[in-house]
Amino acid sequence: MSRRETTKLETRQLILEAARKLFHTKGPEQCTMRDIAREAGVSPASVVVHFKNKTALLEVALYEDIEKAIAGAVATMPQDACLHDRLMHIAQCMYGFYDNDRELYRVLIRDTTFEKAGQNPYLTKQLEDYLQFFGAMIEQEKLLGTVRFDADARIAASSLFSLYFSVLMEFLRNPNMPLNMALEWLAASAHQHLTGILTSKEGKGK
Amino acid sequence: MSRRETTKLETRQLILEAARKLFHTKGPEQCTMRDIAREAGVSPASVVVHFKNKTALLEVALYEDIEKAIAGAVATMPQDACLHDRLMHIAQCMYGFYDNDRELYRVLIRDTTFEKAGQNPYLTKQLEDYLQFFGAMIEQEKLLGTVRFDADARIAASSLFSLYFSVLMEFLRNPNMPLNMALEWLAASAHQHLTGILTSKEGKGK
DNA sequence: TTTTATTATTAAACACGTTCAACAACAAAA
DNA sequence: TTTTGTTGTTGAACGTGTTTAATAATAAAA
Repeated sequence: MSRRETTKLETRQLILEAARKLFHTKGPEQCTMRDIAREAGVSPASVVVHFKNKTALLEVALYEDIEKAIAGAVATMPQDACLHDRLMHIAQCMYGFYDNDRELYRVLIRDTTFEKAGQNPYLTKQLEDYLQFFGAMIEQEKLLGTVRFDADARIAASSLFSLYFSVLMEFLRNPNMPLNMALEWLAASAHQHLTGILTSKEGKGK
Repeated sequence: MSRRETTKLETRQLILEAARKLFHTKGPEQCTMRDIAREAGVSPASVVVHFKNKTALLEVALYEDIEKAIAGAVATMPQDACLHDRLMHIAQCMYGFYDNDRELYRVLIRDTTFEKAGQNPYLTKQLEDYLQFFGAMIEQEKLLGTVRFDADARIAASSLFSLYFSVLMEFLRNPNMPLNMALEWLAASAHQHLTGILTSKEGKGK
């Protein structure tokens, strides 16, 4: 690697570290690109050269921590628990993680997941992997006989994620909402999705 | 009403009309507050005095049309159709409505629903009414015997709305996604939520 | 009527994210 | 080595949403 490339990587790292520090301490909307540049010891223009815009910087600065949180949640998942409990274990880990800095992750999610598709490559990939994992879990439950064979695992995975995501947003939007309330709400929603709400005759009829 | 109050209302209306026009023609991110002010024949500062910020102006400028779309969807809802089909009728009407200007409504929803709770009074109220309506619909189904008595109607309403909302966002984020694809996706998700995915023994066991 | 208080309006300024033209450090070619 | 090309960096500037201090028009009080 040439001298040019190494110094470029170094400044990139300087910016990333400065960004991570200020995003957490001052909040993502209170800290400016100029703040980050000053903290990193580079010019504001340099920040943009390296990260295209503030949202992209936010994404790159935070996605690794999220990835670790997911990995931790999956690693500690109780293998013998039922589908519902395993889902709730993941949710509990992730909500707990986001609870460390709700404002920060609210802004991150707002500025990424609601952009036009194609931006946010890191978080997009995370979501895809996540959904794939969920889908595989549900497929496996079919083999165990707990999930019906005619149920579409991909639809189930994306639906359960939708429920997870909606409650998460409500959780992040309301700083006073206790973590337990969010988890209970999600548990009720997920349970409903697993068991349905129609009476037997109606449910079977479809 | 004093002369002062009437002229104030007039300028407010001028701004609103200018905003509605430019939001639709130029797009919400392309048209600036200065553009709107010029179109309305007032100063940029005046726009802020009347609407606090651009997002609030966006919300006020658009929520009435959304309200009309909801009202139309509810009014044309087939009374004798099953719960699933009635939900899908509403979704079809609303997705079709948003399809008229996906970019505009994507920005609106991003800038409102992801803000801290308490902002966006208009859209918040709309959502509350919407959920109440859904909940009542589901309660009624209980009396008809199609929905189980032990199912929580409020959880069901918010869950079904979450599914509706998630698919809507994906629809608005992807300009190439056909309307039908979004509707089919939602139909599959909603059907799953109504009927569940667990096998009978598992589902009943809970 | 005259004086005082209120308020709708705005020009000018500010803060921020971002762009651009120029520079300087490095690499490649002669 | 000298010349030429490449590229990481930046100061200055731009466009935008928003704030602020001042103005002018109206209402209320004397």
